[in-house]
Amino acid sequence: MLKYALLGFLNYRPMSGYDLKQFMDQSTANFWHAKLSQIYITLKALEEDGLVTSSPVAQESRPDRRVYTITAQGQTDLTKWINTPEFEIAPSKEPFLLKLFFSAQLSKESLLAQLRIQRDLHQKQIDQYQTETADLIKQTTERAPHLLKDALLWNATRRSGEIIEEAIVRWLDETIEMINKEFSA
Amino acid sequence: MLKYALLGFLNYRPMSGYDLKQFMDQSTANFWHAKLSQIYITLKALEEDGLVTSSPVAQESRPDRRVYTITAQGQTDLTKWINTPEFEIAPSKEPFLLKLFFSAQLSKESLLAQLRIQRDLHQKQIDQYQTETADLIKQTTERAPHLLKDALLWNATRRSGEIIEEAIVRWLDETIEMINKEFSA
DNA sequence: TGATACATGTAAGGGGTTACATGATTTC
DNA sequence: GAAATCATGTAACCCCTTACATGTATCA
Repeated sequence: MLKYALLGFLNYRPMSGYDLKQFMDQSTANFWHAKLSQIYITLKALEEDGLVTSSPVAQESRPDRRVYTITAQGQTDLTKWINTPEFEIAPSKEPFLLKLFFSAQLSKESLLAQLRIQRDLHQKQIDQYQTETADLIKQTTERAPHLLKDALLWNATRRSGEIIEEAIVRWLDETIEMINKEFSA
Repeated sequence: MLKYALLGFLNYRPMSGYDLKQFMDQSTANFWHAKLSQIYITLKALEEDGLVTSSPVAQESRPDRRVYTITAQGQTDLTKWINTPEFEIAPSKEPFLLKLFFSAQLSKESLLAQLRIQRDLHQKQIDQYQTETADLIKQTTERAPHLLKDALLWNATRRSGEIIEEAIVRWLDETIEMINKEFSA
């Protein structure tokens, strides 16, 4: 899947592995992320498969960059993927829920403390979606008005994050209240 | 982390890898899952580390089972983990959001079709949380009343799923409406 | 002076999936 | 007669993380 994230970005314009990492960190990080080392490895594989080409670009007083460009074959592959609906919910792993599931031996106070930590974390995440993430999309659209259609979808993914995080905070509030009332000692 | 899922279940009672798989599939699957092959591998590692012990149990007309029991060291390790708060939100990977992010080239109808598929999937997930998952917790509590405290937490993880899935369905409805109104062609 | 940004890459190891192997019993 | 259930395990492979290596320029 990282493959398609990289092709998706390269379909906007050619760029280096380092650039791709920064774009991901700023836009898709909350639903798709990757380490630089893995990005370099995957780019190499994409080039071997003929989905991208690369060429080194010299720079003054900076290391050389290797700039990747999507090929026609790469675009075909990307379009095929975009046109294929997802028919299953991706199974997720949530360490906090796993821990909570087995936490009956915890004291009431420890349990509440852990729930409050989670509440803070998710509230901060909401704030980020509403400020930084929203601003970034706005700025990009102002600078590149031809990406208006794209921006609608970028904002839909942002809203997804915002709405889900709000639901999680509500759940944590409800759970804190429940523990307060019903959890003995 | 699978390590702690296994220790958590074995802390209720000794059981085999096969049993553990079934318990996971019925209870934690929505926030933690594993394949049988990986469970067997992890159990072996846990035994090498002295956190569980195992012994083969013969059966009539069924293959032998290897039953694992948590050790005192295993319980210490589990308790330590339960007492350690999670200070970060686990980064997730959501294939559908990644695809949506890059879907500006899709036709309006294809986009809407994909969103409707997702809506159906998540609505079914809500139903499952409200019926099967809720019933299972209820039944277990009736059969084992000493697990009432545990059941409060099991139900909290169930509610988490229910609330988040409801938020996702609301987001999909909102997004479908947005695409209908604002997405050209 | 030490950290951070820029820029690419390799090596080792962890965790996970898929496929394969075995073999009896039960269910459709 | 075929498929599913019970039951454990190995092998190959893939993806990912962490750590390491290299080297200049800028910023605090």
